[in-house]
Amino acid sequence: MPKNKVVSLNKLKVACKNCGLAKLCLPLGLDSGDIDQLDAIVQRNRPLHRGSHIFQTGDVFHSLYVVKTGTIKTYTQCPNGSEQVVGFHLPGEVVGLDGIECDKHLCSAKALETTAVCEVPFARLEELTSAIPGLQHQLFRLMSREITKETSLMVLLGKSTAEERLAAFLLSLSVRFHNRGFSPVEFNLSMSRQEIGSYLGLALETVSRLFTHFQDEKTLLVDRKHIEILNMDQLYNLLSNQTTCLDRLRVPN
Amino acid sequence: MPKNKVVSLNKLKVACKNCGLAKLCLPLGLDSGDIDQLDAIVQRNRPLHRGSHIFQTGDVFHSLYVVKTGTIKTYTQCPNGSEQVVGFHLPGEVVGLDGIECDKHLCSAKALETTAVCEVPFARLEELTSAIPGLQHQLFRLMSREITKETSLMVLLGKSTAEERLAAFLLSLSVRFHNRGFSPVEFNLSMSRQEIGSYLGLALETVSRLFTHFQDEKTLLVDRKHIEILNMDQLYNLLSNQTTCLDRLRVPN
DNA sequence: GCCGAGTATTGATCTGGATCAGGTTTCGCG
DNA sequence: CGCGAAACCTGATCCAGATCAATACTCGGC
Repeated sequence: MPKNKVVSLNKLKVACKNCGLAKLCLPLGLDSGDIDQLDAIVQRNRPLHRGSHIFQTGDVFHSLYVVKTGTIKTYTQCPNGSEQVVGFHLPGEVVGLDGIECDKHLCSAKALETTAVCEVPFARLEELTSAIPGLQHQLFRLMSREITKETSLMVLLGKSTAEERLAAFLLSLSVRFHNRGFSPVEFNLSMSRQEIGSYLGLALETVSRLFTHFQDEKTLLVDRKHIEILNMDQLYNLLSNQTTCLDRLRVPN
Repeated sequence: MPKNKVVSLNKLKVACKNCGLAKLCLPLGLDSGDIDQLDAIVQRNRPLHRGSHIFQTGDVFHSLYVVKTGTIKTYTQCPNGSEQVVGFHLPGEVVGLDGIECDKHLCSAKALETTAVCEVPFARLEELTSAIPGLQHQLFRLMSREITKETSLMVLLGKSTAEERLAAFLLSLSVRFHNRGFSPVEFNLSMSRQEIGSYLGLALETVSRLFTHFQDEKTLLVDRKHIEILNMDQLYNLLSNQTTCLDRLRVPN
């Protein structure tokens, strides 16, 4: 269906000011003129196929990337070959912040499905952030958010049971889908059980068993990668004696 | 000894350009004039006593804090009362970056010993970073470093054994002390076994047993809070099948 | 439409580290 | 200096989740 293709390509080229993700992204809080300036430095390349990389460990850092559609997984490689997932990035989320410190990427980023990203050359972004205080502030905010997100995950990995980890993971996805205009109770996982396990510090068998368990309890309806949350409160209850991150996980009504 | 007190107070008031920590801190890469501008907004208050807070969860965010001497612990409180340590901050390290995102601190920061900090009001810092590109870049770098540090810890908490975690913790301290001009093989821990355990996702009993174990193996010499590393290679070997963070843990010779 | 490799489920067993429990050392403080 | 509360160490037990193993499903490619 070539017509379909053209439509989706046009969507990819949408300017920041017309982009539905703008309120989650760098333009948040900017006026129209400032957004145009930002827009001028953003590069919108063709979508990545499933499995292809944005960058790999050791690559020279020169840009940040914002997911536009699809999902990006970031991961590191252990000397013994096994990989460790360090993040899943949904539309509107920034990838590549790890590279700023030493001008080299310290992890790899690959597409879990067909994925479009906006590339933001960092040197040019820094010029703009100097000139546009609101943009600078927003970038600081995004980086701060990254820090707090990772802190929450650290706490989760340090203290929680397998059940709590998976509940937190599903709620995090639910909230993020909701913020992006999708259903918070029904969605598709773009990652494998293996990858979820790696991210949560669990064996893939444990993840699989937990899905079965949640299904038995009527908390979830699981059909392979398709998830339906039947009992949201049940998931929240599992996190009720968890740390502060909870408020940020709650779907606003 | 009042004379001693005066001397140490004077030390605390040292300007950024005369501060031994400048190369680890915000002034890195700035010229003398720029440092003076930064210096002008830094507030140097009296040292904190052991146990007193810089800020607590929920406090309004208005400043970043750089540790000058001593140690700061950041932590969150679980609903059930138990606390979870999320970081230990040595001289030259920044505390409070978590607060930028929502103008509120999401964790608490308390002194583990008598500790001096430089307070940097964030609104004024943002004005300066707009005007001084090098300062802006350095702040981005510090935030990026915070992100990669937390990523490493996540990987550690997700995948490693208790022995590997403690080895990584000790090596991290060793490198950081070394970078600050102290011995990388002999130092005092300012935190309790309990706090180390909380940070590493282990029970305090496990931490205690591991210290004994490392001592039996002649890897460490432990006398309460005093640690001497007898066999550095042994510690590195424990992390040899760990992810990339290793190079950043290695003490340069 | 079928084949084969990846992916997921389910069961059986094993173990690292949590938890519980006791005793000892350290240290702040009156 | 001595008292009490922390902090620490050590031993015994237990269990959540890893690991091993076997089977079932799915889906992309020819």
